[in-house]
Amino acid sequence: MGISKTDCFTDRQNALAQQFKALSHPARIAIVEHILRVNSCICSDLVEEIPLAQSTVSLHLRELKNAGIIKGSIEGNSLCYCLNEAVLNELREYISDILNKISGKTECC
Amino acid sequence: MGISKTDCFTDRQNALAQQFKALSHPARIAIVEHILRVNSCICSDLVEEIPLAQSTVSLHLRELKNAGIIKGSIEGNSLCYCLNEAVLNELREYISDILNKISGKTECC
DNA sequence: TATGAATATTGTAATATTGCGATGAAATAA
DNA sequence: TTATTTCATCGCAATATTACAATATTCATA
Repeated sequence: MGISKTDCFTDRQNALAQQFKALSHPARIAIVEHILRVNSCICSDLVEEIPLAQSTVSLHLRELKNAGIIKGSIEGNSLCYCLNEAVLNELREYISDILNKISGKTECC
Repeated sequence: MGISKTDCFTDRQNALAQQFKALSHPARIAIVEHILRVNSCICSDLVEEIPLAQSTVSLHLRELKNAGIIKGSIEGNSLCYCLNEAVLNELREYISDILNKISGKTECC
């Protein structure tokens, strides 16, 4: 059906899925890495960096922002995007927790 | 087009995107959490745990396995799935690296 | 060998995603 | 005021994802 049965899962599971989904496209990985690299977060030189149409880049940015991976603030005429430390930290903690729980156990596969 | 222009990005970016994509659905988050919880990785009581059809669960398991998030080994008649520490570790490191790089910098948004 | 249990695969349908070009909107500069 | 720049949104087309039921496969066991 192409529609996820989100009501079958917890809010937390749905939120995590959405955050990981934001990182599930190479263009969005590239955007994150570019923001990281340029330090200054004056954006959309992104459009020149990434070989996609401006409208497509804009869409990817929106998805990243919806998921909370990046934040954006208006900077006169342009928009300033930067990474959201808090959300990235949550994701790291989530994966860390999983790793901590399995680290003691014997591998079975 | 619905098709990602993967050739525009590095292999690493594409691989990371695929791994995050494996975690980008609440059912797959739920599967990972269930495997984590039951410790023993004798699976597909998963089908009873997760309110989706057996074929759908099977498909999600395949995606997780393709991305390397879980490993599966044949255990007589049934299949034993468990989490793949190595790949989860890579993902944690990737996010950690990002966080390390931004931790010193001044927030701009 | 035949049956059953556990998965995987296939076919089909609905919906989502990806991408582009064109168009809007909003602030700045000329 | 009139460009120009910067971004968002809309409409469209192509492809991918999600889901289920039905069927196939694979192995163990009766």
